[in-house]
Amino acid sequence: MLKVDMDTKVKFLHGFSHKTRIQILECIKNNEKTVTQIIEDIRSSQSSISQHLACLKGCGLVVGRQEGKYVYYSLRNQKVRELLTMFDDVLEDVENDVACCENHIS
Amino acid sequence: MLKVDMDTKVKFLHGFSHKTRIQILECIKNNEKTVTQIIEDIRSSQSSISQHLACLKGCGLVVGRQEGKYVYYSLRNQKVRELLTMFDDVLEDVENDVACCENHIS
DNA sequence: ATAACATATTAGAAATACCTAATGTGATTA
DNA sequence: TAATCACATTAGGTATTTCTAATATGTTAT
Repeated sequence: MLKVDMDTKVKFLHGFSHKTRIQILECIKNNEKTVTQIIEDIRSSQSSISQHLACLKGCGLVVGRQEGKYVYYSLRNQKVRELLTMFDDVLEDVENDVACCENHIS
Repeated sequence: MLKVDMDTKVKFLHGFSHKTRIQILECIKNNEKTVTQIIEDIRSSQSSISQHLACLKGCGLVVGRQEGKYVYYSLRNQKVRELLTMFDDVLEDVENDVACCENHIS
């Protein structure tokens, strides 16, 4: 197991730190989708979705492939998919305690 | 597999969205530590560490137990530990691409 | 009881992230 | 080639998060 650079890890995990981004990840978890499809699925603006997709790409979580005028986004690889599954797994356990806490850091 | 509430998931994942919090999690990954020990390990102020610990507790990632005047913090459970390990695992794969991306969403 | 230690909390300033609105770019269709 | 469609980018206002500095709380030792 190689040592992973901390700043890289911070950047990577930043990808999961916003509701819209999490929704995007779940939305494309099982099959790739175009930006338009993602916009339809998630209730948010084109610009916002596009910016979050750029973020997710930068974080290394998703990849996009262009096909004609469409861009198809999908999870980067199987491991990212497993990670998303694992979140649900861990959360089943944690759910009750998290639910009753209302504040972030401040 | 139960369905996990989205807002709960967002709150949970928020725990991983700051360098100091990630450092704390790694710092206590293998054994519980007092706040003072954590402060010594991570270069940050007492107040900041304490606030981040409260955040992590609220996110359901860590638990604290008081013993005399000390409070020992540790990961909530084995699954959270596995999650941290999995981050490293996924990152080995992603590292190069993340490293060459400099911006967050903006 | 007083002092010292460990930790938590608060308030407000500073930094960062996010959204909206507008514009830009590249591909396809007419 | 002009128009349209799909998507990306930018700028700047707004909201949220984080840090610092100060103070509070609870525990142990003197």
